[in-house]
Amino acid sequence: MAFNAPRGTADILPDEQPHWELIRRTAASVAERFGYRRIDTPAFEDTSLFKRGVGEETDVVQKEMYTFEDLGGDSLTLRPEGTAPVCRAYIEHGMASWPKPVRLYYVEPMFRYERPQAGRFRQFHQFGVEAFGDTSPQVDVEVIELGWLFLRELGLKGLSLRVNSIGDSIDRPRHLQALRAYYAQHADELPKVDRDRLQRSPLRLLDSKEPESQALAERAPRSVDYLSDANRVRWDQTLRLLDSLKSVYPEMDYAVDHRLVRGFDYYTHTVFEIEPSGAQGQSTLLGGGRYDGLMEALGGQPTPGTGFAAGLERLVLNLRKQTPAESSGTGVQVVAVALGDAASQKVVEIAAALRARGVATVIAPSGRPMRDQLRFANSLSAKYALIVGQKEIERGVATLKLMDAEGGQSEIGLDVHAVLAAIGQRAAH
RNA sequence: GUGAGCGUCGCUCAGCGGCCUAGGGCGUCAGGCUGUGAACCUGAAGGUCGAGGGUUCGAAUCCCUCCGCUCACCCCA
Repeated sequence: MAFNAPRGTADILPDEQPHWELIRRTAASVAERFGYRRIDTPAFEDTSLFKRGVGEETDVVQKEMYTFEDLGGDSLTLRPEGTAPVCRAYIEHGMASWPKPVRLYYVEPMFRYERPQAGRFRQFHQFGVEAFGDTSPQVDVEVIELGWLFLRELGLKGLSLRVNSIGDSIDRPRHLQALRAYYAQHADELPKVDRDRLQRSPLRLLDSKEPESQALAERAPRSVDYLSDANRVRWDQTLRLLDSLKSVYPEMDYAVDHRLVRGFDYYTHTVFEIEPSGAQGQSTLLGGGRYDGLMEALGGQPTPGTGFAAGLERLVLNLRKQTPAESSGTGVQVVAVALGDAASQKVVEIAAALRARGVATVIAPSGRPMRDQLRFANSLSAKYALIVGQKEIERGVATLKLMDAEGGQSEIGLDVHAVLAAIGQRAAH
């Protein structure tokens, strides 16, 4: 019997790595440009961290967590999201005493027990940023700007940004109540799926895919109409700050989406999502918002926070759409070809010296005809073949062959320095 | 958890009005060239046709069950 990667997981093979490396490098580069510093947290945490952080009633906690008991009897859970663990680390390491805001980012795998489909996996990767200790809308907008620049530097085109404000812990229940009342009046117009949903989470009716519900959602009570005066001002400031970004990012044509709601309980005030415009299904590339009550819920000092998470698999999917078939070479510069035992010994020495000086060098399988060894060099798309045979050993030279269409070759000295000089490579040390 | 589509060499596909001793392309390996690659030519290896059961003289082809994958819903990155 053969083994397969577990459902919803995937091997990332060498040919796909360039996309991943580009994403990881861009993430770090952009985050650090904004003053964010990297943090890594464990792949699993106390189960109760997520129950309290994400919310007992959310789908993620209810049915999507990889929870297990370890041999000591502790209940642990593979992290389904990154914000709660970072908050835990913030509290645990006394970051409250760091200069505010504390800016952190992470690139790590997440785990959710879901049925896989396009853009959704059981093990997936997120790039996330979190900024703690600053309530100003400026930081919300900074985080949005960071996300936008990140996607732009990846070369993704045709993105749309949607924003909304869902208010604070006082505004939200009022809005929710109004929403319930509204939908109660129109319950008979709802499809059955959504009538069930009305009980569980009325907010979800807003982004329902049922046509009847969408029509109703158009006229449903809007969260922004239930903001307190102060929060209303805050929201207006947020939008004005977003407008000021447009001089740098003319393509950033954001839209206020009153139906934008998010899946975790901890969100407050500003929430946002970025997706390819016109996309359907599991298409959100990056989503986040403010979460001012979370730190307190996890037992820390009241500390405001704001951030986002981006799904790396979905980014790869979109990158592949834009730039298909990226055949990546091996990056090997020199393949050393030896003919005979004496030559083999010399070639091992020269190859070692080349590598020690930073030149990617592979020795062709020994003991095979030169033709095979050159075929091997070609299959690695190496730039040069360094040929050492009996003739070369006797005369104390090596043959360096350029593996291009012409395949021209020249005779050089039988030592590293001659090779380095010939391939124009500056020694690393 | 619900629904739909699909499972044929490593990859990508043909064959699916039953007879196939299951093919092609790519890749791999070997030879053409025992010291010169990629091109080209020749050849080889590689498949219990997802698994099990049924119909039939005969099944990759028809039927059933299961498993897996994919897509969609729920929900989310």
